[in-house]
Amino acid sequence: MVRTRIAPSPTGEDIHIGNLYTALINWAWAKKHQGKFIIRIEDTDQERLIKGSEEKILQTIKEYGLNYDESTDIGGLYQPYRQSERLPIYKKYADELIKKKAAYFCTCSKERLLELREIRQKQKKIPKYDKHCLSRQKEVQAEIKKGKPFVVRLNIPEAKEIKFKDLIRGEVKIMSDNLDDQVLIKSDGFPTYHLAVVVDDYLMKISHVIRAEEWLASTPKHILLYKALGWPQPVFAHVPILRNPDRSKLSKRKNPVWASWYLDQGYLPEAILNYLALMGWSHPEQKEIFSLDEFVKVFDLKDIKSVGPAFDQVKLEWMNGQYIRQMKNEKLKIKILEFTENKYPENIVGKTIPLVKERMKKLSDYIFLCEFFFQKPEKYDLDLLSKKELLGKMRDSLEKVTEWKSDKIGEKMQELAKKEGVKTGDFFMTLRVAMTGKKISPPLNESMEILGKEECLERIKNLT
RNA sequence: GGCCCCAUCGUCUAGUGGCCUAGGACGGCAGAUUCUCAUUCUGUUAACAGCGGUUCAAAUCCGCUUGGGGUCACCA
Repeated sequence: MVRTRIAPSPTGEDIHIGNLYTALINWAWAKKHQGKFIIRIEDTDQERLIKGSEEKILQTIKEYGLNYDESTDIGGLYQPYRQSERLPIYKKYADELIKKKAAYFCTCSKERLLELREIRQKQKKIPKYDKHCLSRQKEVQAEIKKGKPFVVRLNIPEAKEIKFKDLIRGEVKIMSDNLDDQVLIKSDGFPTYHLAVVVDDYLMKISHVIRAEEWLASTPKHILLYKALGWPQPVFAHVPILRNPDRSKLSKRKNPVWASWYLDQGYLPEAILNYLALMGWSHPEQKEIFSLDEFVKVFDLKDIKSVGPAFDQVKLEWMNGQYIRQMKNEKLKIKILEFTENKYPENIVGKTIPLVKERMKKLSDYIFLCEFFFQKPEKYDLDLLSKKELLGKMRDSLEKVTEWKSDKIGEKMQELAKKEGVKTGDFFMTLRVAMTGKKISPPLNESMEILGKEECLERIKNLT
């Protein structure tokens, strides 16, 4: 049974788009194998906790349509799924590790640790703990009994080669001497990520640990833990980290990173997911646009490349435009209504869709393009004062249009332009700005038809 | 800096020793369509980081160099 998971920390205002990418891969892999996709909340850092973060993360994941099978809000066989509620479990395994001498107590002060690090750095050595407390465990335990704060550290063996297989990167090797005696239980009694992740992945029967490359370096520590506890290892797959255009790790300083931001901008979840799927992976038939179902079918973890791809918003926009154009008008109408929070009347929105569908890249473009349908222009892109005379003639002409249809309006206006000897381009630009306020608009005649004769005449009258 | 990962057009990528005078997509540029803006269509631009090997043959395999990234917390 394939069981995958993502383990977000509720320390941000929402799920990071990079985590959403990892979520997509995890989700797809589970779906592909009729497995389960789990969300576990890793809230072991009590200091950085942000209220409401967990709810927002789950909500966003749902909005993207990545349905999960087990989590804090829906429960599951292996609950609780919030690490802060699993403290006794971690304690139990920490004790076991200590008994097996794979871990030990440490009462070193922060000051000593800091000092140690500085010295090591000056010596150009790896700034790692010197195992000071390991040889004095009796003493340490006595100190603890007296109430001295303590942590539990992983006892990393010396000069041992640690190997593991990564589905995306192949075999990864590292010498244990490069590893620090990682803290497993903090002085506040909470586990660190390293302990919690191993314990939970094992207990929750996670078959594939698919996570970002930033975890690659700490995987050997996790391997050590699996071995010390006598547990079978899951399959590891470290997906690339999404990058800023300057190739650094995708960060909010240089790019919008919250997954809901893209939704708020009017990007469609399917389009974003489709774009994300193309990060480090390509469709076997070189297709660019494909459904989630199709992705699940043809996707394979081992085909993911290990290079960190740059997140390109321009291509995302293009893709979103493609999705909008492929969408049925009725569906697009609903999306726009939702996006604009039902501010605009449904029947008019419905009529405008054929006019703007090919002009939109994001749902938010609708507002820019169509606002004039719902309210009179307040300012004009062009100086219309000098055009009063022409506008007056347009008004008279339009008044004579008996059947208010786009083609009739067009004919009448063409006729007038010719009669007045005004270049059609200039002529219609004047009319366009008079009607919409803007130099850029949907097709004019059709727009005027939707606006209605009365409204059009009124708008033009105000200018003459 | 140590360790680990990586390296094809500006960007996302195809390519798994001969099909590669390196293909596609986005972007850019030029043109066609057009009353604006878009859409659509056509054309065009642009890359195997460098140097050594291995081989009859290398973008593809190996080594070194260079470059990029990640990681070195009682954060995840």
